[in-house]
Amino acid sequence: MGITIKDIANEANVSTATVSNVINNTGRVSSDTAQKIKSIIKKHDYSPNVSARNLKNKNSNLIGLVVPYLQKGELEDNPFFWELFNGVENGAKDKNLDVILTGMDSEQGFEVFNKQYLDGLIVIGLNQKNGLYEQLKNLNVPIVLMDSFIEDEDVYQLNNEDEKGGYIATRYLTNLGHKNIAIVTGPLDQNGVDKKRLYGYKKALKESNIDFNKEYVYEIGVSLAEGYKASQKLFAKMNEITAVFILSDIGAMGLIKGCNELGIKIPDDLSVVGYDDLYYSDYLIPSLTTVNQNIYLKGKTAVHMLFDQINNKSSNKKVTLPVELKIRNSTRNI
Amino acid sequence: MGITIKDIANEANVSTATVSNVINNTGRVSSDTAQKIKSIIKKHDYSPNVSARNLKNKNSNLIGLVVPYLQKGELEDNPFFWELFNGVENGAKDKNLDVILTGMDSEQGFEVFNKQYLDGLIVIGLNQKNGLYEQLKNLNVPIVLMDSFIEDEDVYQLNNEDEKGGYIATRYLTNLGHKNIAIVTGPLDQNGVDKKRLYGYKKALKESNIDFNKEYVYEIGVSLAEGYKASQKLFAKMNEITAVFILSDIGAMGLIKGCNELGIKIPDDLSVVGYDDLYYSDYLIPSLTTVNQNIYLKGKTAVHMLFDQINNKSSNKKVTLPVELKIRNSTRNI
DNA sequence: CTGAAAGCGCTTACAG
DNA sequence: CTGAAAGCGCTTACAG
Repeated sequence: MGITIKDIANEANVSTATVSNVINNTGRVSSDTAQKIKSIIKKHDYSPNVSARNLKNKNSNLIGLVVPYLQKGELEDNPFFWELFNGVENGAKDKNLDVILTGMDSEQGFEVFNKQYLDGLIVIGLNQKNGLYEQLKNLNVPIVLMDSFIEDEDVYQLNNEDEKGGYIATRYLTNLGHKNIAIVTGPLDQNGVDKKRLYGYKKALKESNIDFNKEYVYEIGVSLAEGYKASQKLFAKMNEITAVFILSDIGAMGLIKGCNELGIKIPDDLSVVGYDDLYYSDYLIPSLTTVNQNIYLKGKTAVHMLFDQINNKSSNKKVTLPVELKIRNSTRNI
Repeated sequence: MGITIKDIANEANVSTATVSNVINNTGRVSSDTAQKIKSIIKKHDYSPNVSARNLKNKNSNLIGLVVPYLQKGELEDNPFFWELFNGVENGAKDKNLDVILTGMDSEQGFEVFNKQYLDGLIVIGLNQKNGLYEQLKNLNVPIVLMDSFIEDEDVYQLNNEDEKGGYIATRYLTNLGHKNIAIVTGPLDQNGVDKKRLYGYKKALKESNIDFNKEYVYEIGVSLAEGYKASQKLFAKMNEITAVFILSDIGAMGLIKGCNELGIKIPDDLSVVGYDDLYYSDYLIPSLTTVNQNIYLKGKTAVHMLFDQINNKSSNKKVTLPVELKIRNSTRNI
């Protein structure tokens, strides 16, 4: 409020064009004039009106991070998103962008559909099924999909080596001598990360000549509460199962808690492997063996991809980030 | 890009003013005309250019949530902020605002100083000392301070009953028979929440005729890693101390982990009380007795206060939210 | 190197 | 009930 480019121009006895040129470092202004203008700008703590600038430049320097809603208006309780957001924030800072976070609702669609002024979107966990992708595409705004598996050559996609993640975790367990390994996943009807990880799981079993047992697949979700629930299901099979691979650390936390209440000792009675490697996974009791995906880096990378797209820089449209097994104390030799 | 209010006006054979009046529901348009215009808008999926609107209206519908940086560019690893942000998001949605998250750096000041286009700010944990508050005030933008203790009648402030929180937690421990109760806090040199909670702690001790022992105050911080470190300090005094009150749940998580490694059994050897009541505190092992502050509600309330301020609605400038003790299994009778 | 002027896409008195 | 016109605060060809 208050001071505008006009005021600065008046005080400096120049035109607004010249002031604008100084602000934008176009190099069209003599250094004397530029100096004078800069000092006046500083003196008044002037900064350009962003709306006016955006209107003219047809951009907003605002990007959206679209995360799934658990319930209407409630973001999922998973530190994963905070770490991701943190990475996105940091990447955005590099590029002078601001980040808006917005929820996604698989029924209502995206609030984001009313936010066409965003310069770009980073969308998590979008799958072909529900047609949301088509709607998104119609928005005609640069998009980076994360943890999504959309078959479209043109769209920018950032993933981790999810199949490998499933593989190395399971392989580690088979190497420890486990044969009856349960897996706890989210919905498998869509082509998401969990499905990929399940492939990896199957592949590792096969390599060890262990028959895939459908009954060991617990498709009950990987939230905190769902992990907890999973422990009760596992309890019924504790005469067979010696290890479980659950596809999120937050789920593993719930699972371990449930096991604790049921008297299932970890790793003595049951080895547990998680997925994500949250910043606190090392602090669980026992510390959690898990598949590390660098979430912070992931967020940052997504922004860089989006930025390149917005600015028509050529860059790789498909990026896959590595995963790595972190061996801790929730697993044991058998 | 592309379609503007002018296009809509042309197609409807009306002026842009009329279209604008329809969009903004001013009620100045006949319902016939309005209907026609609305259908054209819908047909083209038109939505007004936000920059143009903001320029005219002199607002942005964007607010900033300013959280402390742990390190340059790195938000603190505490689910607290995610829960808070979640509440803020939800409150913002009610008011048609978007939220930008930005870090605060006690040395560099705020990035936010370059973001004068924001309609308002919610700032966490600001204290008188470093002069940041004065700079913020000069921004001349509506502000709500959260968990801050600034002596200024005019500023909107949202707090919890921190002294009470410290009191009820400690009181609970003394009622269980504990006399030598350690407290783990963040920096006490500023007038922050930890100081208030410490007052409550002292008050409860006094009521039980327990002398305050300065050596039981561990001012080492309440992050995950700091809580872990605290366990080692406590270890040296395990012949005296029977309970510890640590001023965050994430810190408690670290502390419990450390105790576990040191062979300190909780609650058998040591009762632990946390603070915050994170969504997963019930899932720690043992489940954590803690002081609940409704973080989600807190975020939501902050937005409402900010909104009222932005719109010059009269509302209470000082709001204090209640706290409540959640008794779980990390504490025991002695 | 500098300035006059048009224009970005809206909203809002004002006139009719 | 509707429209012509000004103006929000910038940027950018264009002319000089």
